[in-house]
This record gives sequence, C-alpha cells and structure tokens, in this order.
Amino acid sequence: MKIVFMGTPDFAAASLRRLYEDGREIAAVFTQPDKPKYRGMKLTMSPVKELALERGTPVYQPQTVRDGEAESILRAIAPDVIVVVAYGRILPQPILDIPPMGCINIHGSILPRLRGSAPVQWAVLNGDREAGVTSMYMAAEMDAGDMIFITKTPIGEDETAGELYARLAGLGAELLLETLDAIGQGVAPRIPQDHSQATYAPPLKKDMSPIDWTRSCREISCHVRGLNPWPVATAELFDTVLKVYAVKTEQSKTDAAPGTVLSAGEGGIQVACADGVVTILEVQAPGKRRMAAADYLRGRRLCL
RNA sequence: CGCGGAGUGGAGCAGUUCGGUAGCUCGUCGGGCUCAUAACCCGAAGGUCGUAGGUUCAAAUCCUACCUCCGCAA
Repeated sequence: MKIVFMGTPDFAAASLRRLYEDGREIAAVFTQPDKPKYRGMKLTMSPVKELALERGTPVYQPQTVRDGEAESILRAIAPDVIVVVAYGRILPQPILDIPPMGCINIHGSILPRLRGSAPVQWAVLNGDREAGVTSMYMAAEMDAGDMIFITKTPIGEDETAGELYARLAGLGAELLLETLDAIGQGVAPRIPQDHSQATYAPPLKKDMSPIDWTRSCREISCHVRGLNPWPVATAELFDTVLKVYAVKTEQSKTDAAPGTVLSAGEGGIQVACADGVVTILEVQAPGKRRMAAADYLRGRRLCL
C-alpha cells in the first residue's frame, strides 16, 4: 500500500514514526513550510519533516494545497491512500479524490465532539472524563468525515493537556495502523457522524490564561491542566503575573472572597475559589524559570 | 543580526546605580530543648559571583566578546 503522509507537529510525527517502524511504504511526506520560530526566530522545520529527512523520504512543503500544484504532484505519486494527521491545512475535494483507497485522518477527539485544531486541550479544559482518537475518511468539511475506529481513554485527575496529548499521539499511531489494515482488507467500517452532536475546539489563545477564582475547584484545576504546556494559566499575585503550572484543590467551606490569598508558605500558595481552596504548587515569574511556589516565596520573602 | 529578561554556596534571592571584608530566607550536618515534632535555641560546613579577556592599587559591581537559561512572537 503506497502511502502519502501529511502532518506537522509531534502528534503527527508519532504516527509517521510508527508507520516507519512497521515497515509501511511511505512514498512522500507533506508538511507545513519551515517557519521562523523560537528565540532568535531561527528557521525551524516541523517534527514531521525532521523525521522524514532522517528516513530519506521526499518532503513537500507547499504554501497552499489549493493552487493545483500539490494536486499534480500527488497525481504523479499516485498513492493508494493519503494519511493526514494534524497537517494544518484543509484538503480540497480534488485532492481527496486522488487516492483510490481514500484519505484517512487521525483526529485527537471522540468525534463528533471537539472538531478543530485543539481537541486534546479542550477535552481537559471542558472537564471531560474521557478523551480519545478517531480515524475517519476525510470530507471537505473539517473533521466531518465518516468515522472508522475510535480509541477512548480516561483523562487522569491530574493529567495535563501536554501529557494527554503525548498519550493520544501514541494511541493515534496504533489506531492508524489498525485502520490501514482494515482498509487494506476491505473491512473498514464507515460510520457517519451525528453532525447535530458536533462541538468545536478552536485554537487556544493567550487571553484565556488568567484564572477566574469565582469558578469551582474542579473548573480551575481543568483550566490549569488544559492550558499546560501552552499558553499556561496565570494568576495575578503579589503585584506580578505568575504562570501557574500546577495546583491542587480541596473542596471546603470558606468565607473568604474568591481570589483571596489564604496562606503562602512551604506548602504553596492557597487561594480561595468558589467552593474551596486552590493551592498553587508550581509557578513561573516573568523572566524566570519554573519553580516550586515555596521557592518563589523564599526569594521574594513572602510568607503568610 | 526580531524584541526583552536572567546567571551570586544544594534551592530561591539581595548586593551591581555610585568599584573597597560574600549577605538573606531555606536546606544540609552537629549539638541543645522537648513526651514529641516538619516547631524552637546554639553552632558548623559549603561560593572559581556563567566563561574568557580588559580597565584599576582594588571588580560580583565598570568595558569587550562568548556560553547557557527564560519570556514575547507561533
């Protein structure tokens, strides 16, 4: 089965790596163009490109997939199937029609819920108990194609979006192999989505970061975990904005107004919320590295 | 050359403006107190002040270059 793989971030690279390990035939890889990124704005290649170059696979990085050029490249390659994992582009119908076995997508949610680009993060933010990956036949509309298989997994009470993302990347890679096998054997199901149940997971933005102390313990915990590792929850404390990487919560009766700092010391920084106490365990001050809340307090000589 | 911040005992920081004895809160180790303790008291160890060079009688501090880390930007 001749495969063309399209993907960009780590999540996609996990699937591509699995394909290589399993000895699948990767005819070409499509990924987003190198972009100036990180400190110094150095031109950086995507994790998928890095992996493809290691393996000597031809890499294509079209600016757009809608000008016909990508289409003609793909026709020349003539893949049996196109696998798309977090590519970051929506493929037009003419491309979807090229591979005889179809275009397969691995998406990081239990469809039809959480269509879009940040499904894993939103699963945590929403306080879902369960996350998953879905394989599907692609349609022109984003993440709306007929489903093939779904793998579900519980979300840990303390699990961050970053941790869940890594786990789902692995599950997605396995799911991809199963899906390709099923297609190869002609036994892949085709389950239409219930579009009325669809929800959306838009990209995260920095302005989501501030913690709303009037929310519940659990909501705040989900907020902190869902925004970790990016953009990271923030709290305005001690006349500065601290990034909050980890909290623990305890439901309890408290008379203090939400947002009140109840204590600050070795155990962390305790802040009142709607239905209890949130203890901030790990913070990062501007220009500093991450550190335990207690360490931060030591340096600032703040203790209550 | 995209912009900015930071490197000081094991941890987090002050000291740098205006050069002049290496300091704080913790931790560690020893001793004491206590029925007992992560509490309290006494004491000790532990630092090439990121690296290299320069200026100076004298550099953590001023000058130059470099290294590393962090934030913005995605």
